[in-house]
Amino acid sequence: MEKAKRKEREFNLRRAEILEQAEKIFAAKGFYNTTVAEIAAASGFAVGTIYLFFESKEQLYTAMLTEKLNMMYEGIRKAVGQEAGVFRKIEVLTASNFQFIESNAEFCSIFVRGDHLSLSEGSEALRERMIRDYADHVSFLEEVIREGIRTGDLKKMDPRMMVSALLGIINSCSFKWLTVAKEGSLKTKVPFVLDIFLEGVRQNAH
Amino acid sequence: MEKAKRKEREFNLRRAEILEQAEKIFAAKGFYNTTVAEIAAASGFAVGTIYLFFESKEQLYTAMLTEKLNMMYEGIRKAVGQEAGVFRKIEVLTASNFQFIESNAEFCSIFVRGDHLSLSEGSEALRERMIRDYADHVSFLEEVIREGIRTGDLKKMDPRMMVSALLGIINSCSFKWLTVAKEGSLKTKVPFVLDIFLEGVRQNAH
Amino acid sequence: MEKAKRKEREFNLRRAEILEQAEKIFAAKGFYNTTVAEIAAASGFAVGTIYLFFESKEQLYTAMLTEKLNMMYEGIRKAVGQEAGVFRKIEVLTASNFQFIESNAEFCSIFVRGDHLSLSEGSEALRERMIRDYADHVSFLEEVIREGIRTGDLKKMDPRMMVSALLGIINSCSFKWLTVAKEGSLKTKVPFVLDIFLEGVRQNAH
Amino acid sequence: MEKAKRKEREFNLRRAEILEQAEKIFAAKGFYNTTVAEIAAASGFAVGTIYLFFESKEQLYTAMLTEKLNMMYEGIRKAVGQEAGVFRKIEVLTASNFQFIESNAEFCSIFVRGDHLSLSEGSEALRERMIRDYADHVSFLEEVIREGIRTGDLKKMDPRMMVSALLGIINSCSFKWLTVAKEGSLKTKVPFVLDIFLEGVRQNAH
DNA sequence: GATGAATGAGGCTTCATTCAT
DNA sequence: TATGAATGAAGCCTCATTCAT
Repeated sequence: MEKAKRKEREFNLRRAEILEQAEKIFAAKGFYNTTVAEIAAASGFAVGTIYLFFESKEQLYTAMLTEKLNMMYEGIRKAVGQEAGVFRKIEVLTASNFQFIESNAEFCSIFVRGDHLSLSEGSEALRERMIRDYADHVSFLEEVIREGIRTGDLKKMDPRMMVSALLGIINSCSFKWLTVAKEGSLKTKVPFVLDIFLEGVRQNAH
Repeated sequence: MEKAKRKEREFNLRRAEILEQAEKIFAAKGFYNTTVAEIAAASGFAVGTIYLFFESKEQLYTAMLTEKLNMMYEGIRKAVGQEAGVFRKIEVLTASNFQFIESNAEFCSIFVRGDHLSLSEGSEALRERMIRDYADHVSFLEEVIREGIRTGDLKKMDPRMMVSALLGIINSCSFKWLTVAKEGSLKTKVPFVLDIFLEGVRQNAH
Repeated sequence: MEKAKRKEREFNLRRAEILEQAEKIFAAKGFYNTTVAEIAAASGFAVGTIYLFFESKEQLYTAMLTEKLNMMYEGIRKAVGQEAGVFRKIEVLTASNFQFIESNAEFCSIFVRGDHLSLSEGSEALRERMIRDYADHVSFLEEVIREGIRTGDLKKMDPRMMVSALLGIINSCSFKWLTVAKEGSLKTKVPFVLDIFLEGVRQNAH
Repeated sequence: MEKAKRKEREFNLRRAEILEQAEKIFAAKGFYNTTVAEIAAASGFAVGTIYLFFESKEQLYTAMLTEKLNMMYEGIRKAVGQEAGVFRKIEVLTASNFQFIESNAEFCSIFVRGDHLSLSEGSEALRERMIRDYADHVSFLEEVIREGIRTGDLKKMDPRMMVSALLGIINSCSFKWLTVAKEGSLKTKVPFVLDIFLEGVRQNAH
């Protein structure tokens, strides 16, 4: 069945087109100020057609969010996996996180706006999936840190906390870049992040 | 005019009551899933009365947000101002930030839900005010850091970035506490935050 | 509280006005071909106002139906209660049933159209109430028949069945009058109904 | 043209299959809560294919209704035609009416639900055909009654009214059986129907 | 001042029908 | 001939806001 395959490919193309347009509009106006009609118009379909691909506006929104985030998670994991040594791993993790944010600034501004997850009661399942995905990602990073402790490269501290701190620093920089000014590349901040995270800010007396 | 004063005091009391109730409901259900009627019912006023105190639902929301945040900013600044020495200042800053979050967990969950700022087009002014308030707070913290550099206690790095990193770590811990589990006090994390921020996580060979 | 009373009276007046207009339109076009907007326009209110009086289109429909039917039931029971003797009671029952149908031909044509009860899944409760009301009415009539049997005026047959038969004859006549032609008064058929129900159609040999 | 014939036969088979499935779904959910897509799925055709057999959802519905009803009418007429004597004819008419209802309870529940005829404005023609079919049936029964009067078996009353009464009694019993409880066979009620219709319910003094 | 009934624009979603393949 | 993806009109309902009392 060649035909079935082509059908499926076409279906996915259309679906992706809708997601792409939806992303732009959601990013610009937020979930509640975006109408399904707008998304339909932007992606060149009729309103009803949107519902052939997504059950509801909310499901469309969540699909866009989770798929994009998983793309980011996956990119980071793959990049980190190819490196050896905690320090290199942490560096690459930071760099690829920044990379994703630069390449998807529009998408990321959704998080700056922040209406992710302020959805209605009905979509607990979808919400939980997002949280689970995030938790999985954190677990992965924890393992990286744990390994660094085992090899004696990192101090013996609670790895959960260390991951929290690292992601906090990364997010804080990203947030600033997204909101205040996008001039310059985020990537130039990598050494700085590593420096603070690894060495701290205290001036050591000598 | 004694009377005018009492009037004003009454006015402020009522206004505060509305804000207090609104905070609870917004925190629980998000901006878009909260109706003005609900807020009115909760605060014991008629719907129309709400509009004697606030121009619109959005303005009510923003007022609540900015006033509460400024309370936090102010608390932190005051606490920090009373201390001497960068390290003490940073410690107190972290502690009072955590303190506020613990005491206002419900309010803070608004940020976890995240619909702050995903407001409609019309309210640029309000949004900007929030951003400006935040920027002011960051400036204050920057000054603290700068002073630490001047005294030789902190490394010579970009103070903006250092503030970013510190706030990132604090926020990350707060976020985790708010979402994952509220067991235990956030304040126990203060030493950890300081340790990472000041000393980093690298195990120093000796 | 004089005011509260007047408020309630006003509320009921408006509610009745909506019901009255809704009845006409539902009768003319059926439940599914009638829009809430039409009802609103006909009764001189805004769409939203309709929802101050009724939870949903369906609930409005059911309210209209049950209230009107109960009016009929009550009218019949009262009329029957004032008479003595089964035969008089049956006569009056038939007559007042016809009376109601003549006076409410428009309403009754709803049953000819027939979309009562073909409502969505959600309104089981409302549907059941209608059935219960009907059952109550049948019970009342059964008691009348039972009494007639006890006094020896009627044959010893299953009273349920006798009520069924009587109502069947009445309904059949009503249906014909409503659909085929409304010329002449339904009431002229009373003697005929009684004759068939009481004496049957067989020509007795003598 | 052998081929043309087979084609036609095939066409009718498919059409019948659609009608059969449609009947089940309409009976279960009513006209407005049934979608063409459901009927298509149930009968194993594509949505578009349904429209090769029926002009519209409404026409499909009406076709199903009229064809099934005509089946009933025909069955009754055939059965009645084979009998001699009014009383036998009336008995057989009642019995075969009940027979049809028992065998087609699902279909008949459409009438209990009641959305027959509450169709949109456009289908006057279809509606009228149903009414005409019913009128034809009534005419046939009238002739039976008239004959009974002629032979002196029945009283000299308006035959239309007598038919109305008989059908009223039959329908009333059927309705009760369909709604309240399907336990036991409807056919056991035949003698009762005949008894009331022929002899009435009055206890004759002697 | 305070009220809360009334408003009506606008959103999401459904589904009968069509038509290119 | 058969398909089923695409359409888009239309319906129900919500809720921020107003204004007569």
